[in-house]
Amino acid sequence: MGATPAISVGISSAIADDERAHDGETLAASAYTRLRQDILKCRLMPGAKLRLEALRRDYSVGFSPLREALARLTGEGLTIVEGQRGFRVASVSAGDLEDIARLRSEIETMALRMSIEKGSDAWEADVAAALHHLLLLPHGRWPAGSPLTDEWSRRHKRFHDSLVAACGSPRLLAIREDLFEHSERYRRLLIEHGTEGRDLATEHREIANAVLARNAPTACALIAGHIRATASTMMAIISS
Amino acid sequence: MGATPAISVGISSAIADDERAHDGETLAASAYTRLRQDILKCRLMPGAKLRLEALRRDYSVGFSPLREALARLTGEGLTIVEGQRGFRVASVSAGDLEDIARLRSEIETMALRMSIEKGSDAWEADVAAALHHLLLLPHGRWPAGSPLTDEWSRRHKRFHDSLVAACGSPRLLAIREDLFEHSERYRRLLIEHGTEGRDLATEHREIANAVLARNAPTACALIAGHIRATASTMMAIISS
DNA sequence: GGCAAGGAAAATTTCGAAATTTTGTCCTTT
DNA sequence: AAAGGACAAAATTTCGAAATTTTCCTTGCC
Repeated sequence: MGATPAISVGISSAIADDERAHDGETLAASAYTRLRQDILKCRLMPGAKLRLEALRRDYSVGFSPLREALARLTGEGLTIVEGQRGFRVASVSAGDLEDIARLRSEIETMALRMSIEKGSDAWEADVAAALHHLLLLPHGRWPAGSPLTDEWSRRHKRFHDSLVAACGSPRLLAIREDLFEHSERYRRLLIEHGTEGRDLATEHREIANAVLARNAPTACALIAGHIRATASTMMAIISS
Repeated sequence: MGATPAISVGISSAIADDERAHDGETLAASAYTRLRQDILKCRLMPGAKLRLEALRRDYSVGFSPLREALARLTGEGLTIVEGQRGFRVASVSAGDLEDIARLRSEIETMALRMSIEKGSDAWEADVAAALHHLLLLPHGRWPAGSPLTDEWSRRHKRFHDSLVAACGSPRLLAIREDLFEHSERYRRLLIEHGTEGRDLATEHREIANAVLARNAPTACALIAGHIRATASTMMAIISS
């Protein structure tokens, strides 16, 4: 993926102290949240060396809370600590993307199977509601920065989260969320992922139908295909 | 599991600075490693409030590197940060143990299936070697602190690691390792887990045989049972 | 030209005091 | 008795200078 780019900081990292939650949140925690977002949204580029002096200025925080925030992100795999040489944003690779995609497919189907097995009526109602909510906003090719992009992503995520919400395994959901976010980092890195040739509404509708019919094998096959199609698009971009 | 116990620090946390690696390792990283071990070995008890002044003394490190180490452990789920109130060791619960055990079973069989599918001759040789090595040291009820306990555990882990080594998914192996360590924390918390009524050597031999025969369904069933039996023992202890 | 050594500048890490927050105790009010 | 307020002590978090390490540049040697 070419040379390590210089650190690039977006405007969200310059948010004033005023926006810090007033419920005991520390400067370190606040910086952590902001840094995390900037990494996940690729405003801090993969592989980039994190210059502490620059970050201290940009995030309006001292060295100690800054290091603390970065250390916490190291524990999450989003930064890499290089002893005596500071921190670096975790890098990306085609191999990792492939690993994530395959693993997401497995984890998602595992969680889905468990959910179908354990889900109550209320869970079904929630899935139906999330599908309905999603379909009310047809996927479109919106201009970069459009609020509709974020809104669609929110509804999309809500839909997928609802499918597995009844799996009964908090740890599995945490693993799933982690993989999702790392996958999103790739998607954002590769700009807008194309959905040409895909009928997303139909894909989502068919997934929901299989789930609500409690047909685990079909639902799992459909969700795995859904994930694979997205990853294929990204892999194609990386290869070119 | 009763009231939150007071912080208890074992001798390993008082290791002198001399033992810090001389390859650029920071004080923060050194403290992280030691703290991590102490949490995983339950020398720092689950749920315990981590008193920074005491830790600073016990681990011979200042507040900044100490907080940094603790933050990193927060990112790994081993500590919980409580805004303006410091850190706490992550707690344990019967529900979490159950979640981990079930998830470990699923993850292990997934990794095993992939390994069986992808494993080379060299991988098979490694599995055979690990089994042989393990069986050369029959499991016994050794006195606490006996080096044989650690040696057996090392060989045991080596055996299980070898089974899944060819799965080809670094992220899956990381998730698996994480779950294993969290599970080990429970095991250590519950003192020596009993293996009465179990013929561990036979269990290990049968698992290896199925794996080397490339019989994924059988191998997965056996490994899942192996994990379930261990978890059942722990669940029984928690219930009593 | 390539490599090694030395020194200055830049960057990173740590320290410990100051600033801030939380906790605990005592007293008053309802 | 329970709740609230005030205040001191204890604990936590942060700051920024000092200490330490790394990086970069220059010089000299082969």
